[in-house]
Amino acid sequence: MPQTAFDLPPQYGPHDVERPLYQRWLDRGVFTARADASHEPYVIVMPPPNITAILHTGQGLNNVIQDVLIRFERMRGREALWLPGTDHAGIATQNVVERLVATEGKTRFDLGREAFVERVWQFVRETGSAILEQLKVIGCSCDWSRTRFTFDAAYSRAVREVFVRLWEEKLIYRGHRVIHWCPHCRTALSDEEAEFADEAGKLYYIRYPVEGGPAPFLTVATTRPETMLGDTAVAVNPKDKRHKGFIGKTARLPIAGVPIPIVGDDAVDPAFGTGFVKVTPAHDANDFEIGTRHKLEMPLIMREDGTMGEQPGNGKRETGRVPPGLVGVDRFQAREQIVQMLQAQGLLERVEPHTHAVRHCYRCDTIVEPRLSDQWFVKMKPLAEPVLAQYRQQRFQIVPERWHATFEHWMENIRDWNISRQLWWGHRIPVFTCTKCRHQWADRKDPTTCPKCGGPVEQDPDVLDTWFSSWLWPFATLGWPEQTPDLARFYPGHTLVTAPEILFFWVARMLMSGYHFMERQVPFTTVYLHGTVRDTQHRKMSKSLGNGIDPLDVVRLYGADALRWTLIAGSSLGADVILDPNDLETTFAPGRNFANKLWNIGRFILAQLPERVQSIDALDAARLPLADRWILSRLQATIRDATASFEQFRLDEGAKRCFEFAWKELADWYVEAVKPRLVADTGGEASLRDTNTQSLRTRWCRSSLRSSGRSCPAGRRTSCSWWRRGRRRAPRSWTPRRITSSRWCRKRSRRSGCCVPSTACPRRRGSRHRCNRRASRCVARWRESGRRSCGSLSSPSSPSTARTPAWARTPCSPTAATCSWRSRARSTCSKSAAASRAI
RNA sequence: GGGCGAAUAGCUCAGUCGGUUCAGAGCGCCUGCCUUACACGCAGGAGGCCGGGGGUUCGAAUCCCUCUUCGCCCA
Repeated sequence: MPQTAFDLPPQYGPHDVERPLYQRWLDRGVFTARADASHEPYVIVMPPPNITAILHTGQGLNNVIQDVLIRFERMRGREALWLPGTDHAGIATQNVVERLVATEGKTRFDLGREAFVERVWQFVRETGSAILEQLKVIGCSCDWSRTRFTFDAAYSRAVREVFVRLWEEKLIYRGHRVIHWCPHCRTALSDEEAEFADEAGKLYYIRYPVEGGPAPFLTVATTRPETMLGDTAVAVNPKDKRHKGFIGKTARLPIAGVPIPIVGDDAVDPAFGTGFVKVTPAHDANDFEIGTRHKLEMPLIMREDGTMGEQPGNGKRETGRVPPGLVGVDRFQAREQIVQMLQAQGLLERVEPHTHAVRHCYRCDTIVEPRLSDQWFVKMKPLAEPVLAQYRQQRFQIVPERWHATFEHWMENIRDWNISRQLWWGHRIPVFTCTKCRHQWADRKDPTTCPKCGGPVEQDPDVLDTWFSSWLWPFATLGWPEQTPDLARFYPGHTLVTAPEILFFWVARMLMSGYHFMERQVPFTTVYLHGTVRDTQHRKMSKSLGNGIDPLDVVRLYGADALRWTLIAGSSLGADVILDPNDLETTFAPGRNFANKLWNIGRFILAQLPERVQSIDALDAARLPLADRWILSRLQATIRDATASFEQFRLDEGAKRCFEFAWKELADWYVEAVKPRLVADTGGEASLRDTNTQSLRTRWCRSSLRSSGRSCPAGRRTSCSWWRRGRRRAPRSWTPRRITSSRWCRKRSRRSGCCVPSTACPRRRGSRHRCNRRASRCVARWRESGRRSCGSLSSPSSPSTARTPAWARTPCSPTAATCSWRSRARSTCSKSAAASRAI
């Protein structure tokens, strides 16, 4: 073995490598795509995280997948653009800042709209790029020069342009209907934003007196008795023979004391409850339909904050339906009170336990209240139909394929999109109304006077749904509506990587907007839906459950490559990734070990090579020894297999194939096979120092590390790049050590191998045997031993003693509180140190 | 209520067109190892009714039916 001097520690130290290496990548602009490059482009737009977000494992998975794909294509020579950015996240961000304001004892209404929005901007400026910085820590190779924000001035212009165009195409309209209302956020939500969750509720059977009917009472069943104050009818299916005589009669609404008609309607399910249904048109979407058909009154009996009370408006008077004692009472408290009142009046027939799905706000989890109101809607059918046709013509694909039916079903049954939000943080709806002549129009610029009569104008107070801006992401980020070189070059893109949860929120809508506004070109060819990160009980990782893993903790403990390897190797196509938050060692050590293996392959090669290495092209393959030809063939097979896997989005397979090659074939087999040649050092054809063989090794080492580099980019680069440039120097931050074959060096490196961190591992003192075992086990044995002093396990009775070399058996100084073989300050282990020096 | 998916080693998972390469990987476990890069390592080993039950087939982890359990999406 040559005694070449160069500095590489025996264990890969990600902290010494990752950050400087990433900085070097940035300095050289290797992530920056050029619009004028001749290479074929490959484009991924990053699903923009919320501006307030901090990195969690799910985003880690999402971004690592994108990074693997983008590095793969970049390595293949395509002009790869991975466009990053953030979303202004209307409700989420406003909630965060409202909570901040609340700590000062204020509400947003105390501040006023303008001051509050400025406060949000201030917050965004202070913390807004946190998550992007975290993506850098895990090695994401985004084109940071093109970072976008959905609230940037240029982007906002695109949002406004889209709104106005849709207005002009008459695809935006004002709808008067029951929508989902979050009383906490005090805004309307889209269908997608109101998520179902099963609730163990109750079904209340309530008697309504009937005037002149076939019976003195009818009984309705409801899960929301508080809404009865807004009932304007009782409906029954005309085909329901049990109740036929009731239709046309009048019931008297308890508590409110209002007479209401009993109507026949086919929409009533005779099988549910009693067959009688109370109709509350202003607080239930189905009842609204019934109310429209029967031209019923639609009184609101709840306020925007979820308390009881009428909100007549529009010139209407209060009907007195809400008794004074209930005005201002929270809806759920009112439910209890109303039930008690009914009970007191003998009108509560019975109560049954009833589990049903209740919609919750996707941002604050408050139970959503259906509420009649005026909102802006987008007509979706004309947008969805051509995209569905594109899908059926296979102009784009969804992987894994099993989402096919879900996607088609949603697209076929698409409903109009409520895009107005009663928030302050967001793109203000560019609809203007003349206060004089009531002319209403959408405008690309803020008008000062009415174009028709010159009267004063006022702008709609609401803002747009956040998704109304993010659905333009694939082209608004490239400069649209301007015809920029980026837009010409990088639209349409190729792969969209995201979680299935936002398939409808975002992906489907991007397809629609892309097709509609970008000359009938959908924004990507593949939608890759990956799985969810879960714990070992298969629960989604979440802050509230406390079962999350902080990716930055993983980077700190095991390195970014370990994180990336674990996520990629653990996620087969579209499947969930199961990680154990309670055992990071088991979860992430394999990735760390692989990075270390790559490191040591590089280290081994570097120790052999001269300053100059002959080109692989100059090799005469026919003259190579069998082992060399074998490993070359294996390398080619690996490249072929891994490429095929990556092309099919089977990233785990590709990564594992590279792992197999690097570890099993290259390190375990080939490296071991050439060691005898190294020892023989004959200088002949088969010699490891033969220039041909050196070239060969350079080739396979480079290639194997390059192929592994998609999942472990730092690990492979650190070794790979040096010998490519003929350099052999590690970063200065490393402790200089000579890589030699001396026993001293070997021992020293082995000492550092103990798995037990700074806590005292008994085995690393005396015998290092099996110190690679799990820390918990190691520590458990140490506790069993009941002894703490250094070297205590290496007593003559210890079975490991026989295997322990003399230098290691020597006990440490009894005065030493701890004995860290890993530590450079070995003075506390003076005897062992002396023994080492002697050897 | 409708749809989709999963069940393979102690754990987490691969297994793509039904047959060589099918009983696989990593971790864990057991035995041995201070082996000229790596103890974050090396060499070897144990461990399986491929969820249950039916079918199709010359042949099934793989295809079909059914049951059980779990998960997700939609209403």
